[in-house]
Amino acid sequence: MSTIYDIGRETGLSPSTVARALSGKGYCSEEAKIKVQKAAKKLNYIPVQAAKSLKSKITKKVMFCIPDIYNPYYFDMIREVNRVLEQNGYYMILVHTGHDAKKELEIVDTLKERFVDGMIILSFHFDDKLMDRIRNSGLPVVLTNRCDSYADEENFDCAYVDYMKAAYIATEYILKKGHKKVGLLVGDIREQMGYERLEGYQRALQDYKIPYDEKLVIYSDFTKTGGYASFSEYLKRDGLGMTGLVACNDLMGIGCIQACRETKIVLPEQLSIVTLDNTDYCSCTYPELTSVDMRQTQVGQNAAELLMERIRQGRRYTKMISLMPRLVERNSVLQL
Amino acid sequence: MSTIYDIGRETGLSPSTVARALSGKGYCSEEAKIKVQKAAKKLNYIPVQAAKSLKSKITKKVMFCIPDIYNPYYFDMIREVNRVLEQNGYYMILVHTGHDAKKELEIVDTLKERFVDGMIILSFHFDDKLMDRIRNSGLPVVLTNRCDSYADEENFDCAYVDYMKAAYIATEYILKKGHKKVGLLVGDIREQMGYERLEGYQRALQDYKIPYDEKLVIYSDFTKTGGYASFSEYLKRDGLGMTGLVACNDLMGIGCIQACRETKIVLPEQLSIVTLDNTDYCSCTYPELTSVDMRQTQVGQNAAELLMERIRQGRRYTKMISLMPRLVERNSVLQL
DNA sequence: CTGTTAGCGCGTTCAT
DNA sequence: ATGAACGCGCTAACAG
Repeated sequence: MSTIYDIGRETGLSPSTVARALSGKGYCSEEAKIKVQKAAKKLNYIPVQAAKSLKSKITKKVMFCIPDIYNPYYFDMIREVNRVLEQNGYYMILVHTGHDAKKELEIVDTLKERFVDGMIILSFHFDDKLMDRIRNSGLPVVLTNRCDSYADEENFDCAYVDYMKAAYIATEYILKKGHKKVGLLVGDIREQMGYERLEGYQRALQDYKIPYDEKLVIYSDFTKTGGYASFSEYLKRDGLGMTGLVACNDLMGIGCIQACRETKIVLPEQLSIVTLDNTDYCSCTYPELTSVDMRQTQVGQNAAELLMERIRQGRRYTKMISLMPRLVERNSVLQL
Repeated sequence: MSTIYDIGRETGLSPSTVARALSGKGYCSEEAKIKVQKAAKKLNYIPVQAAKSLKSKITKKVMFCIPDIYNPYYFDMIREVNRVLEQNGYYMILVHTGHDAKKELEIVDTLKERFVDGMIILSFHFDDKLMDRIRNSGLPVVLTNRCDSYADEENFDCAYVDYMKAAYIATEYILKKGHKKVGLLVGDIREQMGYERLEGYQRALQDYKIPYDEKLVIYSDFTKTGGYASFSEYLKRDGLGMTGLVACNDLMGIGCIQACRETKIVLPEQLSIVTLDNTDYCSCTYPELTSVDMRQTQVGQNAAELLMERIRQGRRYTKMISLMPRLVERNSVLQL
């Protein structure tokens, strides 16, 4: 571990000349520069980040905060955020909150410690309180949720996919295939993730003049075992009662496939399924799942780019990037 | 953004008293402590990390370096490393190398910048050169590979699973089910990941007196599409020619299932499959894959704990933790 | 118990 | 072009 002082001693120059030689900023003779560079190499000099940060206020680190590290949905985003940051010479600190609103507040508050230069956060609890803390942090923050209500703010951006539209597209697709009795397998509808999807489903039914039947809406919890349990129970209680199903994420869709297999319901002949998320799991099941891609990769990329624009180019105004979900056809839907 | 100087001005105390009041270290009257705490709250004081780090040499960050962020195999490790670090008040910086040996060297070299307190690294290119750099970094490093040859070193530990044994267990299991013709679907055998698995397969055959037949060893690349392509090609060329197969990871196993489905080979009746890795994908396929759990979670946990012992408790001697893989039975193997 | 002082290592300003 | 001096914000040793 050597410092610019060591190099100074080695070359007979002052530390400040060494600093200038190394940074290339300020006056410095060619001769000195060469001497310094040689000595730096010889002493194996590497600047200590903490000292740089203390002076420059730049940490070269960004925090990426996701609700749940156990959900494969976020993997693509993680990868892509990581890729873009790396391209920009930045490191990613990954944290997760377990969907806990209190923990989100805590994490946002850590921004004040200034150990990162900004943050990308995916939360389902955006409210005045959280936004206040974000505003107060004084650092650029990118949200990967829709949050129109705060669009007048200055220090944050959004990159998100329209959940409502995704559910609409899934429902519409299955309706267009001739299905009349189409159910919904959804998680907690008190969270944005849930209620926006329910709404998309309802709107599609409405637009296609299919009456909404609340008996066809099955509540679960966005997990595989949850999906399996809820759908099994539904089958036991009400029988199949539908020819098509929109599962609000892949995991629940897979749980549903397992429930059907146990009950000898043949897919897609007796039941067509469309899921939301289009994770890699969709092409591992049988039948392979037709699914709506939520643009995780693009959300991650755009979020990271927005943040880099703020940090590196000093952009000051707010950008909201809305991305359109896209249906990927596989083999889980039957044309009636 | 306020500092201890601001608090000093507010309370009429000196910055050092403020520091002592806040840290609880050193003498400080109750009265002063209370005044300081009040002022700190009022001024919304949060210590700046860079300044702390510069002085204390502690960053509260650890780097986790994996070869490939696109392989789901690593996600359990990421989760668990993250969990343990968080428990210890540490943050995880996630980086990946794309299996590039040169990049691994670069990343190890960044340790000298002292922006983390240690590192967990999973590499398949451990050699003198890399070990030299690790040694030179002066920071604790935990390897998540077997690497006996360097066991005399001082500044690193290992937590790993025995790949050879995993392949052995998989092969043994399928042999015990009465299969005589058992193939292997493997990736690049120049890397540790490949050759150790090949070796485990061979040893099991030997122990069970089954002659090794190189025609039954199919080379691929550890991806789903690769597994699909290689196995399809094999089928076209040689026909099935086996009743059991050990796929060296889940992704290739899934590719194999798809190839069989296309060729109307019925699983597990015509072909039994055991995979290595036991990722979540195993319970999404049909039939569900019997697979060898590589203890990713435990490797992650132990690696993180080893590192924390070094960093927080100052342990100085080397520990090598070897974990045993464990077979998880599902429905992809037929008893003959 | 408190305040003064002196770094941590780097960057920047100001004389020279 | 170079060096001296100072500040970033916190910590710790020392003197009082």
